[in-house]
Amino acid sequence: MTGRLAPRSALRPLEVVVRRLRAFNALSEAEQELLRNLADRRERFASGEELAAEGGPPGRPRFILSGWACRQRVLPDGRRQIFGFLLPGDGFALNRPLAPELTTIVALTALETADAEPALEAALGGRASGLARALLAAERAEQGLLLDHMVRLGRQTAYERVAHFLLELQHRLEVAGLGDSQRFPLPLTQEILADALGLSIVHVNRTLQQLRREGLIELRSGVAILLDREQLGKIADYRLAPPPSAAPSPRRVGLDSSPA
Amino acid sequence: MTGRLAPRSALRPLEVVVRRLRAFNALSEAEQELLRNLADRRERFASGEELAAEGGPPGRPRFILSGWACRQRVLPDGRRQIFGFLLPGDGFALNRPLAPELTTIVALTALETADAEPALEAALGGRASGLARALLAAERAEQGLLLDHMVRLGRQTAYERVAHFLLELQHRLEVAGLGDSQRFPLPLTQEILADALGLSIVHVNRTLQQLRREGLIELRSGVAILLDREQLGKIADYRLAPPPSAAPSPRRVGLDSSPA
DNA sequence: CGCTTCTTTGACGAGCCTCAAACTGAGTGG
DNA sequence: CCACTCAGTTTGAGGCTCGTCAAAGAAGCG
Repeated sequence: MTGRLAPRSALRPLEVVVRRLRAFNALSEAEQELLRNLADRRERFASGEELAAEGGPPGRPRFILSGWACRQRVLPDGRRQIFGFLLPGDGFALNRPLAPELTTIVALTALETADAEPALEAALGGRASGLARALLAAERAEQGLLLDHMVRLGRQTAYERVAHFLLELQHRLEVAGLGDSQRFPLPLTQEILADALGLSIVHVNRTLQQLRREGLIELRSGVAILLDREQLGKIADYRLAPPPSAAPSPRRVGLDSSPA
Repeated sequence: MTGRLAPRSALRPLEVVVRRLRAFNALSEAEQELLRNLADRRERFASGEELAAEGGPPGRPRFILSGWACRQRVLPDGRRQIFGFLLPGDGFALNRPLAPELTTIVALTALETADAEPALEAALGGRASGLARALLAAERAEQGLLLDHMVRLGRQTAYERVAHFLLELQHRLEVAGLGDSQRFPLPLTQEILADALGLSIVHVNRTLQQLRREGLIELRSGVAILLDREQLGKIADYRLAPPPSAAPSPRRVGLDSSPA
């Protein structure tokens, strides 16, 4: 049964969360225990179910223990834009929004979540500063992902977009302890990829085939393999953390008209 | 002399900020006065100057009093993606980030700013709950703009993108008290529009011409006029975000405040 | 198995990009 | 006051990327 990718230990459902948050900031034993105890308040969702509705009331804060979800918006004519994916270990609705949700959240697979309320309580109450920092860093990272996604949509070709996106998923999943430096689960249809990357299904398919043909990736039955991360990184200009600084931009910027 | 658009009252440099924040949440007289007193600590930037560098240290929190700026990222080959624009009345670096900046911020025109530190101090210290709510709502609105922009880039045609973007600017500027229901200042070159909308300069030009030809907009010397907002709205599926009216009781500020 | 969902392939067209050059307008300096 | 320059806008021609339409394979699933 380990022929597949690393099985989530059903015995330690919150290990993914712990692992991911520890990657952002060190957690004390007590904080880790606090997280593990969230196992009491679990909840399941079916694929396709909405975890939150855009414009609707703020959802409960949760961590995802298994399964994938996405944030999205749908235009009246049916066009859909997916803003990003929620993977095991990720949380959502963690910032206690007082206002309506900004995006719809939909389960893309069967999903298991845990109530994050106690963890938030502790973090905000000052009783778990390491956890608080980890959550802040995670939220910040999520914002970074949104910006990366925007660059893909606005300024990268289909080929670059797909490469960049796969590298991003690989990294996120490895941090969470799912998948390794090459292989990771990818339970997304090409339609979903298309709606995330701003492409048509057909073109996603052709782009994937090109990457396969060139020996850069493999894709079968829900598992992706990056055969040449180096090369993929070059193609997509993929960088983990924004480079320290000092990249002189070759392009002139700004104009000299008077202020508005 | 008022042949141009509404002149910023140089006598009340912070009025734009007050006006914009009041649109998000009511402000007490004391809170408004607090904002107006920020006029002491002003600073000027030249067009093209960087107000913050991606990956660099967190910038000081500021409000923009006049002029436009943008958040952007530049790829190694020179391609640029503009994430959004900062208009008079807007603030930036307000969330006291402990981590490096996520985007570069560049002045697109000559710019005047005010130090927002005292206002943040008061808001976070619980001495100005109305202001705190306004700032939160403003931050949330900014996130909404980012998502709107993403939909434009991923799932709208050039024609729709331009229409949607112009409507968004019109709305933001009217709220801030600049421009009216039709006219507003637009100190952007077509190159900047292109880099924001994920298009080429040439195509932006052609798209603008089409909108002009159809009698929907007018553009001359830094001023935009929306001749038919209704029609533009249909084209772009433009919808205003629901007003932040129903802001519930005073509550913790969430994860935005720094950990103990 | 028979159905549905997903993937793959081909043919064709459209949207948008690139290259190139002409045009406009606002400085700038002789 | 008139070149002259330079940034920005506009226009044309041609081509590549990507979308649409259509239909034929795979692949999961009851």
